[in-house]
Formats: sequence, C-alpha cells, structure tokens
Amino acid sequence: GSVSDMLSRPKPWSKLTQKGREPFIRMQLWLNGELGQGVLPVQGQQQGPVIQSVMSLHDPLLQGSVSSESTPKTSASCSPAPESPMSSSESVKSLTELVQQPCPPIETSKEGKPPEPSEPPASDSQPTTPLPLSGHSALSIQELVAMSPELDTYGITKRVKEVLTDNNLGQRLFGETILGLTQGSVSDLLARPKPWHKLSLKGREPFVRMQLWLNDPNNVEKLMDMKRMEKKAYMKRRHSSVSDSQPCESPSVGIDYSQGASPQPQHQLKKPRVVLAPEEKEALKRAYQQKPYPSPKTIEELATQLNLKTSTVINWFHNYRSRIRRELFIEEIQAGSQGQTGASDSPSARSGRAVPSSEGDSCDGVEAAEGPGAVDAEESSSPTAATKSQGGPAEAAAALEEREEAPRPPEKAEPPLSGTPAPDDADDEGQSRAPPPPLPPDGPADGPGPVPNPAAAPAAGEDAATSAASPAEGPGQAREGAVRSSALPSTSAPPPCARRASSLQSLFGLPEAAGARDSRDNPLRKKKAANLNSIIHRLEKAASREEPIEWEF
DNA sequence: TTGCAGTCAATATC
DNA sequence: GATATTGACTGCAA
Repeated sequence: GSVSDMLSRPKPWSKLTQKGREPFIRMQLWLNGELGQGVLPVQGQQQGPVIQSVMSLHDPLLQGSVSSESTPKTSASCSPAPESPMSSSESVKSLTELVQQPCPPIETSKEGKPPEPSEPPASDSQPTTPLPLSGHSALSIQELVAMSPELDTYGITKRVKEVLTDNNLGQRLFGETILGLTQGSVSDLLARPKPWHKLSLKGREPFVRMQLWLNDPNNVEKLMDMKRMEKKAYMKRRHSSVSDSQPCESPSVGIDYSQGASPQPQHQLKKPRVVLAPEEKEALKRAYQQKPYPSPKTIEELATQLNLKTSTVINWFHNYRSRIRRELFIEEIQAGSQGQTGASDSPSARSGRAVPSSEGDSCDGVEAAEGPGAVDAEESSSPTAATKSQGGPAEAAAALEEREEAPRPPEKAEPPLSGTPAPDDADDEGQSRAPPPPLPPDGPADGPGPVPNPAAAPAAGEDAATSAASPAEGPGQAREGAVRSSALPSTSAPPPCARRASSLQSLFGLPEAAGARDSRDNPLRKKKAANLNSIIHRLEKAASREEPIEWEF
C-alpha cells in the first residue's frame, strides 16, 4: 500500500523528510542498479548508513530542478530555477553535464526497436549518435531519465524544432537517428509535448534524448552527415535497383527491411486502415460530449449505428480522450505563460509562450474547428446540415443523446461539452450513478437549440456552466459541482493551482471567466469541460466504490 | 477488465 | 517530400 501510494502520489523532494526521502533514494539506487536485485537491506541494517549518506549525494539529482533551458538557452547556464519546487539548479547541470559527452549508439535497451532496422546509414556509418552516454559504464538512457531533473519539455521541443528547421533537417531523420522514433511520433511529440511531470519514465526518454542532443555541440553536423549518407545510400540503392526489382518503396531510405525480412508476403495481410468519415467522427464526438466514458453497451450501440467495429469505437474514445488531454496540457501551458501566473510549477509553462506550433491551431483548432463547434457554424448556416447523411452517424449520436435526455444540444458548443450526462445509461457505470455532466444539461432554454450564432454560443455555454454550479439542479449536480471543485485540483497533475483555478472558473462561468477570455475560449472551454467530465467520472467511480452516497464537499 | 501512455504506420495535408 | 493526423496496438497499472 505504501508503495502504491508513493508511486502514484510522490511528494516533491522538498517536502519530504529525511525518512520520507529514503524510499526514493532506494528507488534511485535500484534504478541505477546499485542496489542488488531483490533484497534491499531494510532500514537500519547495514545499508542504512549508506542510504543516509547517499541521500545527500543524490540530492541534486533527485530534485526536480527546473527547466533550465526553457527560457534562456541551453541548460548549461541554468539560472536559478525559480519555480522549481526545489531550487537546485545543479540538478539540471548535472544532467547536462552528464550528458554532454559523446554519444554512443542509441542503445535501445528496451526500446522495442531492435537494431533499428531503420537506421539507414547506420550500417555503414559512424555510430549513430544518439545518446551521449559514456562508455558502458555509462548510464543507460533509463538511468539518465530517472536521474534527470525536471526538463522543460516545451522549451526543448521548441529548440529542437528551431534547430531542425534552421538546418533543414527532417523529423524522420531526427526521429530515427536520435530518438529512435518514427516521423509521426516525432511530429506529435514536437507539436504537443507534455509537461514533464505528466510524463512517465518512458515518455521522458525522448525529451532526455533531445536534451542530450541539444547539448551536443556537434549535433547538427552529425545529423547532416547522416543525411548525406542516407542520400548516398539512397542513390546507390537506386542505381543498383534500377535494374532489379524492388519497389523498395520503403519510405525510409535506408531501411532495409528488404533483406532478411520476408519480402512482402505480408502486404496482402495488412488490414486496410480504417478511416472514419467526418460524419462518423462528428457522431463520435457528440457521443463523447455526452459521455467521455461510454459503457460497453453504449459503445456497441454506437458501433452498430455507425456501422463500425466496436473496437474501432473503443479505440476512438481512447485516442480522443488522450489527445484531448494532451491538448489541455498545452493549453494549460499556454495559459500559464500568458497569464504568466502560470509559471508556477511546471517549468514547461514558462516557455509556453514560445509555443510554436500549438498555437491556437491545432490544439483547439482541431477540435474547435472540426469539432462540434465547427459543426455549429456549419449548422447554423445550414440548419439542415445536421440532417445530412440521412439518418447516418449524426443520428446515431443524436439517438444516444436522446436516450439520455431530451433536448440535446445540437452538438456543440460549449454546452455540450458538458455533455449532458446520460442519466439513462444506467448501465454506464460511473456515469449513471452520478451524472458527470460537467455542465448541466443546458437549461431547457438555451442549450437545446442549435446555437445559431456561434458568437452567442459562448455566452450560452457560460450560463449553462454557471447554472450548473447553481444549486438548482438535482443533488447529483450539486454534488458534482462540489466534487469538481475539489477534485480538479487534485487531479494528479501539479499544474499551477492558480491556473487551474482560473480554468475552473472560466469553465463554470464564474465571474471573470465570462468576459475575460475571448472567442478562443469556446473550444477551450469545451475541452476543459470534457476533461472535467472524465475527471469527474473517475472520481465518482472511485467514490462509488466506497461511499456511494456520501461524498459531498 | 478498463484506462492510459506511448508508439507505429497509413494517410492526409501542406 | 516533409509534416500532421489518426486508427490501432502494446504494455502496464489500478
């Protein structure tokens, strides 16, 4: 139990007592392989003293220092990390120093990728230079990650993007050579980095690699060399293959799957990729607004109505939830940087502003644009739009909604996000119990109708939100409201309370929220609401296990 | 069993 | 051709 608690809710180093730090030291040592597998001398035993003494040694490493590079530049200088919970600027330095050495080939210790089939030139080239790890005694990437101080993921990606574009280096090359990831993953990572504290050890790895790469004075050169070699190899292959076969269309130039691997018998076995039609996505989004966590039954219904495989629907929900979450992270960061209040705990936040890509665009954009909101616009213009596709997908969602409640807000806009919880779904676990509607079903009044004017929408949403908070609703709602407020902060994430608070406010239409943010808020709010939904859902679920009725705050 | 994080890899878009 | 998007999959944790 203690372990579970510690692993899921570790306290910041600075808040730990000597004793409290001990388990972390042990973990660190264990991660470093300095504690034999298995038996760890317990407490006061022989190792006790060792641990105690190590405590001081490791201090800097363990501490989460802050993104040194975020603002300034390369970590090297690591200015005093102000907001870092624990100031030690050294931590960063230690890592960067650690990292500054020549890099051995990417040792995919555990990375699934075997010998990087991709490494095109790898074969004939110098050691791909991924990790600056020193000799074998060197720390493995995992160890580095474990010991790494808090990095400013945002700042790192920003710099990486700059370097790559400035030098005309592609994501694919960078990803395969430096990170051991595919182009798509790199793109995603660079465009939507998660804040350090939300990353798992594995998720931190690419950032540590990037940091290491950034610290490598020859990083660009090495990559350029790789590029050249790739090109050369490509040309060579081309020449030779001109005559003979193969559609070596392997996108990645140097990859030779061709060889050892079975040629391409598989080609036929591949299942075609499912591509959801816009209407289907719409319907799913709507369903999501209603219930971010649909019950199996609901999923099945959706699948049936949309004529999709249930696994597709399930996957879609998983992906959508997680992607929305990610966008929220970014928004948080941005918001933080803008409101500069943000700076608080997440270093990433600092660099936020710099946010290159994510700007309004993609994040919100995505949803906003294609999401319900967009639809709205559409619909507003052509009322019947919704009707499109005969009773297609759109209806599917609608149907679901209907079941839930009556008036279903035409998808969209803010109101929906609140996603009127479907009370009906009795089957929906958590949900049913406590309707997690972040937002109350829009009052009979505004919500339901297709919000004709997008501009107006926000307002409506707000109202709804506000009302949600109001006692009026059923007990459930009230409860929720309460829960929400209390819950949010706890959400596992340590994001700046201030920020969070403000988002909450805006979410619920608290005073300032209303006018404060501009248009851009809508989508934002929607997402947040949706996110709240899931949070609430989980909270309720958890609560239900224990004291179903009790929790009111 | 369920949900999530992290990825891959096929497509879409620029 | 490079980058962005996204459905699916894997592994892990609760």
